[in-house]
Amino acid sequence: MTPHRTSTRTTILDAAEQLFALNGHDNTSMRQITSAASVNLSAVNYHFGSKDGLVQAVFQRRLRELNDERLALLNELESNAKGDALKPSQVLEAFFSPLVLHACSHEPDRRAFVPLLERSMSDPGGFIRAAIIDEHSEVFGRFRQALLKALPDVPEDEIIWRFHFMLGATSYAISGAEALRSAMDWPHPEQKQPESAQVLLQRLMSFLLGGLRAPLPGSGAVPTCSNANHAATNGRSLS
Amino acid sequence: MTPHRTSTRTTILDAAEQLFALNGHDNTSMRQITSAASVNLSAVNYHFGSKDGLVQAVFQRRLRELNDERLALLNELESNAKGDALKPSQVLEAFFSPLVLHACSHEPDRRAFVPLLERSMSDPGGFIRAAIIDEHSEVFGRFRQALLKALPDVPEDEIIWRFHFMLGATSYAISGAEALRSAMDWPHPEQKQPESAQVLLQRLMSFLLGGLRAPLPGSGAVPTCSNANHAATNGRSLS
DNA sequence: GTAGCATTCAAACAAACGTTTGAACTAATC
DNA sequence: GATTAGTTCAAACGTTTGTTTGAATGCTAC
Repeated sequence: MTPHRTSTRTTILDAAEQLFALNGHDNTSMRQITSAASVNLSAVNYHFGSKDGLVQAVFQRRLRELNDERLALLNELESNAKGDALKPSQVLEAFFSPLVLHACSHEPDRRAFVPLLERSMSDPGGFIRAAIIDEHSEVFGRFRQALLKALPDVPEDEIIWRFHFMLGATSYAISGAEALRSAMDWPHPEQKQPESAQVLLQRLMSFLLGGLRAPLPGSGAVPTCSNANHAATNGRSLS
Repeated sequence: MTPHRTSTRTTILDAAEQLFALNGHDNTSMRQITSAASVNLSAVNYHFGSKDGLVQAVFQRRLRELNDERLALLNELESNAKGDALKPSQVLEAFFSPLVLHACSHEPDRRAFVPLLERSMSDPGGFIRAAIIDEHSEVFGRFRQALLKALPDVPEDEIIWRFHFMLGATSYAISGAEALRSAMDWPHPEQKQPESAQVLLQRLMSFLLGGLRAPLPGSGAVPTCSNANHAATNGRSLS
């Protein structure tokens, strides 16, 4: 059947993934990909139908692997708990740690993928986001249920919003090390390594947990204020 | 001097901003922009030099306005405090509320800009990110100092990281209403309006404050665990 | 060996891109 | 009214894009 097994197919996938992460998938031409992979230009259309087909294949390959890890962690947690509710920290770590650990992986291909994923989620063009959220739908449902059970006092609206906020914080945490260093001038430039996975994960987890368990907006514990004007003039507000 | 004042210039800026927000700035051709603006194709090169010049102008126009609002709010807070440290909630609100309120603005042009900004921050191509962080540098410095003063017990590293996490959460909060509704199947589809600015801002603020004031990673309050393997196999961990 | 299928390859395709050109038009200045 | 500078315009420029074509290759099976 397949003479070379799938050599050129995966070669193209690897090269495309790397270039996509570097330049974005629509600032990467097929000629760049096929040159980097040392294959013929037409190979992409032969194996993936079109460039869009290649992009989709790049995402599905890693996304399936990532979500399988998340589900495996959640399954083990729930089977160990024997019906009891999990702790919020357990649910969060099962969902977010595979992502962070991939982002800090030693294999450069895997590491390159995560920022690419985060970036493509905010692409409104749409065909790639549809594929991503389709691949995530089962995982999202499972973790949403687990969170609802872990926090029975928090209304569902709030949980879903906070889960969304956490996704954003994690996204920036991942793509953030060098971006942060250049945005504001980093006070500790002597620190060389890009934040080991462990310490970054701990930083992020304590932040996420703090946000997830924050007092509810209406509870008065947060010094909410009534600043409704978005012109900065006469901005007498902020408690 | 200027016969028509600056009609075509701002017409182009408005059309470009809208199209950039819709399709991203490199999936938008100059022919689309000039058609939408009903001006000649060459007008872009005449008024802005190049397409990159136009992109930069689109960002600078709104960014300057946004950061002026933030600085005005912070200035008033600090002058009212007369040297005392501000409350963390005050600093956060001065920084994030202008962004959220812009994103929920009734003027569609202003509202369209914020997701565009968030998306372009994660563009690695670079020339646009450089412009953005350049425009932000003063604001970042001021707010970082204010946060350091407001939270004297938290080490600087941690504050900067958490500030970064908050940026991510806010980014997702803004671009999130409809994305969230489609990603996981939203449990309350009868809610029509895209979350009024007030309630979204309150949701976000309580989350951000909870994350900002979370116990520090090393303090043991967070059930930290030692899950170092990112293969999901034998993942015995998570406390 | 030869038929048949899967894969690779060089070459060309039409379409779209950002930019440049040089002439037309407008409006104020001398 | 002629001159000048600022602005608009239609047309074309040269590249680069993703895709298609048809011949050449490699491998398996009869």
